[in-house]
Amino acid sequence: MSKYLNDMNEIFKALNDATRREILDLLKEKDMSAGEIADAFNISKPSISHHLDILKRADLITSEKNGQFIIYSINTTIMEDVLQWILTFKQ
Amino acid sequence: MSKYLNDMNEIFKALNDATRREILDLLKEKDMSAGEIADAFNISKPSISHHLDILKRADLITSEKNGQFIIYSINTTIMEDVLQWILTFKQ
DNA sequence: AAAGTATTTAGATATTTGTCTAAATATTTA
DNA sequence: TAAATATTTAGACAAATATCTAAATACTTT
Repeated sequence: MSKYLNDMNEIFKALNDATRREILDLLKEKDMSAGEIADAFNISKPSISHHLDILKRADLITSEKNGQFIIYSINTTIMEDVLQWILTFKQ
Repeated sequence: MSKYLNDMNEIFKALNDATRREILDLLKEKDMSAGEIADAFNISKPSISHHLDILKRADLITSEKNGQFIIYSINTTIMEDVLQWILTFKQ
């Protein structure tokens, strides 16, 4: 668990888009290359690349170069920050 | 707990603003009138009214007229939806 | 080294968003 | 009922956002 909460602005900004939330849903199942992710949407590759960049800046995903591919993975530890934020509203 | 998840688009849209999240923080402590809420920010009353409208559309707050005042309250049951959404990412 | 594949960067554009001031509506008080 | 108070609605505008096409970069294969 993170000692200091990550920038909630960046996190909520990243989550405020249905396409980006769908990307997280995909990565929840398995790591995927940028191309594989783009193939799952009717959106251009540059647009998906931009969404991936926003998710990455929020630390919601990580990327690793593997040859000519870039493999994206979900970073669930950031979800813990959102969870903690929400729990401040319980009771 | 809600049987059907509320419109996550509206919820995340509402949460994607620092002022609106601060309003929720205020209402977490106690119910407040629109004017009291506005006084807590260096933002015009119409702008705060607009933020309250967005929070209300997301069901994150409720309002009740009391004479010439409109009293706003937090609706924490919607946070349960966000909680459930986040939990889909755990493990 | 040239061609092909994977991805991002750059630049443009239409839409959405947050803010403001001015005006309208609703309630209370003198 | 007129004046004061509380809040919202309307309309304008600048900034942010999501998208696109075209071009650039990086790696692999022949």
